[in-house]
Amino acid sequence: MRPQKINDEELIKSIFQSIRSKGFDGVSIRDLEKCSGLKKASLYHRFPNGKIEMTQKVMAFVADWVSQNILSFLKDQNLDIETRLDKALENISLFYNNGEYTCLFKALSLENSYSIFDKELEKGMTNWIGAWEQFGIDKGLDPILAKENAVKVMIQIQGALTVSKVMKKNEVFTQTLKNIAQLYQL
Amino acid sequence: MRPQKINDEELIKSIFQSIRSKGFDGVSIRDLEKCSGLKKASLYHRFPNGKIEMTQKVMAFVADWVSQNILSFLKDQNLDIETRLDKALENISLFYNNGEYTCLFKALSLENSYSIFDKELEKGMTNWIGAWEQFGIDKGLDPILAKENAVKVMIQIQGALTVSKVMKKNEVFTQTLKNIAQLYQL
DNA sequence: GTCTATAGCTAGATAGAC
DNA sequence: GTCTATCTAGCTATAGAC
Repeated sequence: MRPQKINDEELIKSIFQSIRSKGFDGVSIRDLEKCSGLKKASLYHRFPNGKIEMTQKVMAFVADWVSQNILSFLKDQNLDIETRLDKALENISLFYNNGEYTCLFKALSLENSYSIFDKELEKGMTNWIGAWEQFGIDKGLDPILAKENAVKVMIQIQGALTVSKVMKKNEVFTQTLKNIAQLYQL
Repeated sequence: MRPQKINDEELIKSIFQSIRSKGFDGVSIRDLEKCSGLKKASLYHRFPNGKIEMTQKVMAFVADWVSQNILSFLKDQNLDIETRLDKALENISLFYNNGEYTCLFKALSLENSYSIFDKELEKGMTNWIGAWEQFGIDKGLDPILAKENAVKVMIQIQGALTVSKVMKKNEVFTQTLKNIAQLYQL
């Protein structure tokens, strides 16, 4: 047993960055060798089921990170309501690097890979929407409106990522986060 | 010279459906053989520069269709303002099959293919935004607000496509189109 | 213009040395 | 645990017959 060149978390993080930017079909094992610093065979040693397993581990890591750093703030009834929103938006901005990074929902929802990952993607997005819904309710919104708003927020985040990428304007994303804040100011 | 099995427009349309759903990296020549009914060599005869040329021709076709069937209505000052919006939304719904189909902006904006197509994508999205902006101005909005709204509409369409796909709920897309209509009712 | 056949390459994946 | 070397399948692309 030689020493690990890179620990599990750092390995997953580097693979995550490649998958999110190139998508499942677009990323190759060669790409993952480069970004991780490990050779093919080492990657297969760490993830016996190959690219699919790597992607699943990435999804689990991301779900966990998002849950702990974004959704938990939205749902935390021990914090005051303003802080909950501020912290969540702050970490969303961090997570997407102000709109420069793409999202797994986008990178993994094209046809080829979709069928393999659709259950997990749906579950992940349901969690996002649920957290915004809870936040809306705690903000005093009617439950129906809270749910509608939650979906609208999700749509705005996803849309802003695509638009800011295509238009090469990160301001589109930052402005959208401000608009989301305003949505809950009223 | 044998007769064409499939004419240029039908050929492009079938290739379009494969590219939009699988993305540039996800679609293979084998996929395109199946969806078009032509063999590899015939596809290369029609598009000597291969998959890149096919994608470029698809983008040109789509830009043209969108311009004629969506953006032209938004901009047409000879129609009454309600009809302009109704017609545009109707054909958007048709174009995306009520949110079931994806969008080239999404399918082609992942890292690998992006650098090849980014100029065209940006140009295409600029046209969309410009048309909504013009519509907003003719609707009586302040030019600044008209521009802001135009970007918001683009974000909502793109976001709704991702969300409705991941959540497997076309209603998300149809509802979003209604929300866009409302945005201009006020 | 379409086809079969094939070239040449790169992909994902594995075997076995250290 | 990591590596070099290798396998096989699939990919893009081309040559040449009809």
